[in-house]
Amino acid sequence: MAQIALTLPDQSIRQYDTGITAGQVAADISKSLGKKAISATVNGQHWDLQWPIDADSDIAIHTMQDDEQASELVRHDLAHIMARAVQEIWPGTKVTIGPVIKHGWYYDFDRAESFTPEDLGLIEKKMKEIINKREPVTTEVWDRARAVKHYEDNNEPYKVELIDAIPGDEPLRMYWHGEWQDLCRGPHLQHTGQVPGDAFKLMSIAGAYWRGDSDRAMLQRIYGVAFTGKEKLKAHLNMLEEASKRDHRKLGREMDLFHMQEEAPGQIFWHPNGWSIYTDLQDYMRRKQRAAGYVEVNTPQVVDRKLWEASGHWDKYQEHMFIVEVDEEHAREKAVNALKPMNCPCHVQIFNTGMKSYRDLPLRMAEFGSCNRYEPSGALHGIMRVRGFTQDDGHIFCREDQIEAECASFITYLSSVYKDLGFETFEIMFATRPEKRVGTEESWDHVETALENAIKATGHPYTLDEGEGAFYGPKLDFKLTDAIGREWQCGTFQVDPNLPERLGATYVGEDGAKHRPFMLHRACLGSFERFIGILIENSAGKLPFWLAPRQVVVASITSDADDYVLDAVAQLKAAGVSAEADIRNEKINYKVREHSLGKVPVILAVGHREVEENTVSMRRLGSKQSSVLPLADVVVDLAIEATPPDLRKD
RNA sequence: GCCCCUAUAGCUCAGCUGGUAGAGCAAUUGAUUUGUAAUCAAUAGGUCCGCGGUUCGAGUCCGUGUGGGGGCACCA
Repeated sequence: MAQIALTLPDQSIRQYDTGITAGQVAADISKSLGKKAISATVNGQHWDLQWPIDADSDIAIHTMQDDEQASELVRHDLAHIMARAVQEIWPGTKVTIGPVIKHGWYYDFDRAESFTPEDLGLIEKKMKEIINKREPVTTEVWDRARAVKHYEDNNEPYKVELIDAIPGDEPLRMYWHGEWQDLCRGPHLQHTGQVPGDAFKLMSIAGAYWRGDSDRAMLQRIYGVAFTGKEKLKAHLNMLEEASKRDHRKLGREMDLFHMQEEAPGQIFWHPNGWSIYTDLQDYMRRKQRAAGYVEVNTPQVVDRKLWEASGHWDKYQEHMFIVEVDEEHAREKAVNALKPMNCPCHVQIFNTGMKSYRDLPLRMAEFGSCNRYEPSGALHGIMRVRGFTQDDGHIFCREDQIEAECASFITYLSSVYKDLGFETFEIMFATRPEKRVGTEESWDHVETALENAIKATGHPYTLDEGEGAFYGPKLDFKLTDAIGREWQCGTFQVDPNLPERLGATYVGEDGAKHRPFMLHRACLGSFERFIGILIENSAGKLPFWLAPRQVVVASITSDADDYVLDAVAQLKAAGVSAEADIRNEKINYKVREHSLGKVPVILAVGHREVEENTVSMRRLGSKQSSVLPLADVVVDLAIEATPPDLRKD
């Protein structure tokens, strides 16, 4: 069990198990000391505590218990301190809300003038002054009328709005940081001096809508990060720097994978290196889904609006579709088409051809479906969020009693793909019936149970996301975690009885009557574009060997080795390895540097010795050492490494 | 789409308060035959994102459009 170490004024240290209450600590210390103040050390961080510790207050215990809770309190107090600083520097600025978030906090302000990056420094300085004042944080419970009047008098309309939204019976707590006061649930520290003044940083200014409502005016949000100690802040800033180093946009340029340009915003020009990754990944997925019992199809890019009207997408997503109008001379009216924003309705068209029998189900239909969506300009982000992309899309047409088995086998399939691509862990979010929904309760019960049983059968842990399903059915979302701890939602599995209904899909059952199939929407990567972005960032460009576009460079040390180099490259190529020769008249240092920066996983250097001994000097990306090995062995080993994981014999 | 920031050579950036552009790397050419992250030298390279405006004069100031970045909203 973790220990809390309290340093008493006489410098003696007293240990307690975590989980002890403030009251017990108070009783214990008062017995032996009866002093007015103590301080606590939590994970090496020093804390002052006021005495006596209020037995009903969880604050003191929080500060002592663990770093996570301590961080939360620090962040929460900093939100208040920042708001106070801003109002002191720019009186008349209206405050709104300032919650704690991962690694820090933000606070939204309403002010006519824009904050500038220089202002952040001013605010930080003022915050440190407030911290140094060590003013007490106190709380009062106000009644509604008093609070509303107070905020009306002080011209703080957002606070009045907040109070209006709080249920009538909830007490309104006011927290005071010295002279400055804010409506808040708490808890807080005892005085501002408990905030470590050297472990926070204001990060950025951004626009944000009041309560996330895009119909309301925009506020100015200031983000900050904070920790319980200086070193933790430093570690966090280092992590951010590491993340920016592996930004796929930067690596995409350095590795010559792709580019984007003004004439096609949100669309990708894939260069040979990038397209090599793309096609390798696609080949892999094609083999995997074939093995999982899918048939592959392909459907049109330009489809008449009638189909989108029938599917319901025209109504809802027209604004986000690329519309193609064609003026045909002899036609009565213009033909209005849309570039396919999704594949589902097209797959139903294929299902609808001919007569389907219950024997045909489950019918698993897959397409590497190229889609175009006119995404809002502000949503675009590198190759992660684009306007033209290709899904590893698939739809399973089946009966209700087949859903469970299909779901279970999809989870197995997805685990295997993620594992092959270097992601060992992923999380399942199970989204259940929302408030606004169609279909009978009985049917929802059945389908939700089917999904839940399927997850349980795979033994994979999951998180319930209650009420977050689609209006027509529940869904699973799959989130994977990358090398620096970021989460990405990629896979999805959705149960849909609605679209088959709208588009009139039927099959003939054992009873000879027509029945409505269920449609299961599923994707594993999500889109190739986004997934490749994630792969690049996850690996910091050091892709798994089999996916690396340039796997091996054979570099000569002197020109005497040129023939040997060319021969080695030919042997590697014949063995299925992507190899290039570098026989330029340059120093080996130069070549090593250049290919290392280009993230080539293996460099084989060849000089006199290697030519004579029929070896190569092999150097792996990121390694400082090289090892001399027989060429023939290296060719065999690299050929195995170049084989996609699903094709390996081992 | 909204708020803020931003756009100078292939890349990273400099160009103070307005006086028609500069560095490093990359590229090209030449020399160098080199032992595991930068050999030396020379050369070439720019409608300073587009369009308007202010001014004797705009890379620089103003407006506007477009692209990009950080967020918000969106993500079938």
